[in-house]
Amino acid sequence: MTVRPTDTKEEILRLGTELIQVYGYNAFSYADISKELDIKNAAVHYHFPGKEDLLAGIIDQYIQRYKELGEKINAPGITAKQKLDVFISRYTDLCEQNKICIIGSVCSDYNTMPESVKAKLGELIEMVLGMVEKVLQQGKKNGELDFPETARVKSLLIMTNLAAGVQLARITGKKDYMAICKSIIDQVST
Amino acid sequence: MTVRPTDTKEEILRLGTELIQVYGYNAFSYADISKELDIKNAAVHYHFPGKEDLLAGIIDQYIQRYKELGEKINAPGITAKQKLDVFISRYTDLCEQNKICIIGSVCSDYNTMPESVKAKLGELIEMVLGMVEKVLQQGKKNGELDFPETARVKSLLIMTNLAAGVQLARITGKKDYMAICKSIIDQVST
DNA sequence: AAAGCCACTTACTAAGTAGTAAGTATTTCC
DNA sequence: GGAAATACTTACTACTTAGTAAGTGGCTTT
Repeated sequence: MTVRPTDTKEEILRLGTELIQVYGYNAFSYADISKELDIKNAAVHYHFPGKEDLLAGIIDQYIQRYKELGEKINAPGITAKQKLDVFISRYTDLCEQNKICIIGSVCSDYNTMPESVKAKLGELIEMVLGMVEKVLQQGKKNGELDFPETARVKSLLIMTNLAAGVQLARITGKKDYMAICKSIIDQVST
Repeated sequence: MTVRPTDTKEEILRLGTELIQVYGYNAFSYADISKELDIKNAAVHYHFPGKEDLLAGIIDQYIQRYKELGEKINAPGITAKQKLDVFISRYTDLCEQNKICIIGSVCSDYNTMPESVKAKLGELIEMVLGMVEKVLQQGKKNGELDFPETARVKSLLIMTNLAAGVQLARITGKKDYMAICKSIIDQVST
């Protein structure tokens, strides 16, 4: 009804995600967020008492988005190859913005994190791997895709190619990343 | 001749490397190093004036070690497959110690680093990729290995599998990493 | 219209951060 | 034996960090 005012909490989540993808979890502070959003750091603490709570919120949001993506690609008329493209394009988007996958970013700091966050990260990864696995399985079954590995292992191979691919792209440039993407497609093509 | 006293500088480099691999670059401080080595933080600053200098030193040491590895595996009588195993076992060692590859670790914080360090990282990566590429090329030439991609692209695929593989292993366990390693070998086997 | 909640701000603290200037003990060189 | 270099320690500073307690203004509910 009324024009919704800027949702501060949403903005914090959005900016926090970006900061993790661009600079890393332990490289940004609440001050970075409050300055950018022109609020006081106490306002950030109001929504997320500790930095761990913010990280948990960010991961939760990610899980939510992947759930939505999962429903979206379950729509009829989408080929397995197209579904795979959707996943790849998510990483390509990151690459284009000089960002890296949040899982890979947070992984460096994994051992500085509380168990609750570690568990959430595990949940997120299993979900993503599970979705890719399902797509690969379907594609293999209907003859659209082919590969010698099991769908689970192939999903591990593809996801590690993509995750480390965007990391590598920061240093050696996008060309290497693009070559990786092409190979991923080629490897599963019939 | 005389018993060499503990080389403080070497110890700092060793511990710094470990801290990056275990906790990440932006997650450790000079205090962590000085406490562990039972010296004062000023002693760390004496050897490495700034944290960037320490990181540069660590990467330099890594480059040096890979150069040595390069000479070692150029010895006669070593098959391409064995050479590839040497690379893989380096990552398997990391995985066993719950560490991650220094390149992957530093990559999250890449955008917080000075150009000098970025350049060194690029040098390190090109070197490692170049070595793997050479091994693959040789193996393909003498019929020991086979793969559809170019040696360069295959080295990208293998290195991203390994780098992100050890990251993943932190969260989902070593089983996934082992499956990745097995697939890497299978994919290039004739 | 009073009471209460929400989303903040004001104002602060304790601890940790990288970094430095000056001093000291020990060895090395001439 | 004196000078200089090496490898530190002592003692500190300026700054940033996450985090908090108390207050405020506006909106809603009763």
